Amino acid sequence: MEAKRYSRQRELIYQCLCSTKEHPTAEMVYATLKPDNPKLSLGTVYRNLNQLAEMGTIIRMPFPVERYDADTSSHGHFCCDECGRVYDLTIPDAGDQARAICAEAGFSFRQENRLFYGRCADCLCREAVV
Amino acid sequence: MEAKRYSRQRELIYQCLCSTKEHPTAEMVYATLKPDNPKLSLGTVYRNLNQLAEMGTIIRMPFPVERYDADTSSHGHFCCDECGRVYDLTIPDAGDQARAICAEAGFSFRQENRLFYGRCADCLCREAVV
DNA sequence: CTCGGTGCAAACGATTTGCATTGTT
DNA sequence: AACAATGCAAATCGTTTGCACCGAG
Repeated sequence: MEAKRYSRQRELIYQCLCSTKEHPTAEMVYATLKPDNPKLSLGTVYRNLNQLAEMGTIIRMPFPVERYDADTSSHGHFCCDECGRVYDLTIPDAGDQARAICAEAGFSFRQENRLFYGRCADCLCREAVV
Repeated sequence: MEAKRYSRQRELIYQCLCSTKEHPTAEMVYATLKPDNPKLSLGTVYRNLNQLAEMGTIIRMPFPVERYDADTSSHGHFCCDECGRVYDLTIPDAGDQARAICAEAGFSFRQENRLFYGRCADCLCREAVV
């Protein structure tokens, strides 16, 4: 794959994302654009969203797959970009802080899910050696 | 559905979760247990993980579906348990704090994804009226 | 005996991919 | 003309579900 070329669809998709606060899914973006762009296909929406996310132009916000944890205390998770392992992270005052942030917006708080991405110690080390 | 009955499978699945720091997926739990429990089925693993999560015995940590955001600045998201809408939440010093928490563990930080669950103002209000 | 749990396989929903065609450069 | 991007449909992958059987109470 060479340099990116202009594409009307990518433009549309990005515009659509910029013009909403809905944090839409790919399906929602598709539904929004389809009426005015009858030839648009869902596959294209997915492809462009992935590209935009890769370029850092937009943010993709989930977990690839559902994961489970028997530790139900308030703590964060770190997912290594390189090896994919998931680590626990202790976060001081996690609960109180979360409650405060939600209250600020007028929302009630039930649970927080905090996910960090980066390189884990193992992978950083391996990289330093090689 | 009446009261819960004992089930060897549920026991096994919970034990498996307790004995690992891997934050396994359902598939991983299944792969771990299958060798010693050849009759175990993947559906059962999913069913029990969902039950345990519902009872609050374990934590389930994802997003139902992939969502996208054109706002790439550091901010949190609030997902309403009731209506499912996703809101932005401003978080003071988000970046610095995240970096610090990761550094503490010896990890490099690239991005944070912070997700709060609860009831949004709209739904709280509606509930108060009804 | 009752009804919750299970295994199995089929169904489902979100996402990806192969391929022939279209559009940018 | 070259090759990235598209549309479309088929394929894939994680998860759920229907159903007949099994097992805890």
